[in-house]
Amino acid sequence: MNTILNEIKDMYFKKKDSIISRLKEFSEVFKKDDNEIFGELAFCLLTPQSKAKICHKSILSLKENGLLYSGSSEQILSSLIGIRFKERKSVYIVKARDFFSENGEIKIKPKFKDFSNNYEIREWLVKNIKGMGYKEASHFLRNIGMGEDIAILDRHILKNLNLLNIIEDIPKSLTKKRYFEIENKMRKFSQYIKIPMSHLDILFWSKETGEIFK
DNA sequence: CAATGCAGGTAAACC
DNA sequence: TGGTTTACCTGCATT
Repeated sequence: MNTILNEIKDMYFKKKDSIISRLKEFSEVFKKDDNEIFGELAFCLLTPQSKAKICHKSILSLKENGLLYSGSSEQILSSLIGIRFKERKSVYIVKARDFFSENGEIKIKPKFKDFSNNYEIREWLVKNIKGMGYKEASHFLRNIGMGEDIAILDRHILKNLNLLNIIEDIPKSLTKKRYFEIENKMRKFSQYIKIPMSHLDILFWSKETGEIFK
């Protein structure tokens, strides 16, 4: 009857191993130092409406030339080639760096201890990091291995949730309220189909793009 | 080849 | 007060 559902299950069966290994790579990131964690956060600040690979390259060069950790927004801007809204984003990166900095050092992981779960951390990020909404905060947490039971509601995911009739239509924009409504629906589906949320995310993403990146 | 439309969203303005 | 619209800006595919 529900052919799309069977298609998803079949695809999951085939890709499960690679999904698990990709998630393991993400969890390895959490063991890295706070400078590397900040690199992931900066990456997520760049990605809206921009290509992930280009953003990844920009972060790499910003790490190499050190500007990620000490550059002004103007200097960072010069490394953001091919990124949409780069003028704003260069400012967002510097603001985020200032927010996490203590005595000239970036501290991120130690601050996670103030919270009891990743939902609280996400709220804290959305509230304090300019340029970071629920989607990108979730993306960041997933990329450092803390994406358990949270949804990264981007267009690909929304499209698939819509195909599966989990949501009636694809919203033009996501308010906080709507984000939670859809995330809850996705969670229920995840429990019903017995595929973890984090696996579903990567599955839908690879289904749409043909690859597993980040 | 020029014009057009639209993207892995978010902040701020606007009722 | 809170949901909705608009500005941000540009590469790239489509026509």
